[in-house]
Amino acid sequence: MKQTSDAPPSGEELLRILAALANPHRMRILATLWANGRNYISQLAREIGISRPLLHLHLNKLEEAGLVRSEMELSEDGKALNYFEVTPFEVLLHPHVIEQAAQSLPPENRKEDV
Amino acid sequence: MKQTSDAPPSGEELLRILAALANPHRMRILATLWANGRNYISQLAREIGISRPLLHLHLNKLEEAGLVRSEMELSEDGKALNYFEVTPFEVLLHPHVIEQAAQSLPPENRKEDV
DNA sequence: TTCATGTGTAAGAAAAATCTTACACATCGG
DNA sequence: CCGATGTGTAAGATTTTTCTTACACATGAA
Repeated sequence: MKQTSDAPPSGEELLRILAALANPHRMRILATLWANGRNYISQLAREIGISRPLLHLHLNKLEEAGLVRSEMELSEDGKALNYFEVTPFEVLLHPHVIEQAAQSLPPENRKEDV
Repeated sequence: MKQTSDAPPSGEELLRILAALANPHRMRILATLWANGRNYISQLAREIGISRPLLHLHLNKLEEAGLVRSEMELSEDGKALNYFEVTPFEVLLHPHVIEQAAQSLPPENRKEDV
């Protein structure tokens, strides 16, 4: 019944989450989905006021980070609509959390590695 | 005695913080400073294994986001050392926090604005 | 003076992220 | 069939971020 507190994210996971959130469009997208509930791409694009391909790209980044999830659904008139909704998340940003996450990062180019 | 819980960051603040943390080098820099305590640039560059100008650049980003602070200090032998240390921070990443932060973002290019 | 240490920053290359435009395909309804 | 709606994605321009290299300046010790 894992619910009370999420396991601390790995370095890569945390990086993906941070990069996904560190953009005004994606921030607004997530905020809109959270405030107004699930919605499909074309409609959401109109509401936010950005092009559909651009929204598509941003939603992909959010989904890869696990912050939203999508589901195909048939509308009454037979259109295939791709609905997105926020995946509830809760990540604490604290120096100690960063320290832990950094330990699982690949050992990066040291001077000796050359 | 503001200490118990920080005020929720504005959209711009949060964006700066997220962008600052969303980078493996800067994550490692912060982690090292937190684990080993304050240190000056040249020494930290050697420990982490990146060039000093590059570290300088990353430390600037971290400082602009308010995640580290710096202080000039004279060493025993008279060198001016720029010491950096982590500014303790605590930011909760949650859909509702994002929603609040997004409200203080500039109204971005709508289709109508053209 | 010269060398080793520290500081800072500017210029340009290189890489990554962002955004637009255009195309392709599907279904329903007139 | 055709137009309006939905889906996806690829190609290329543009912008931003990242990184290297090089320079300039300061101090203490040999």
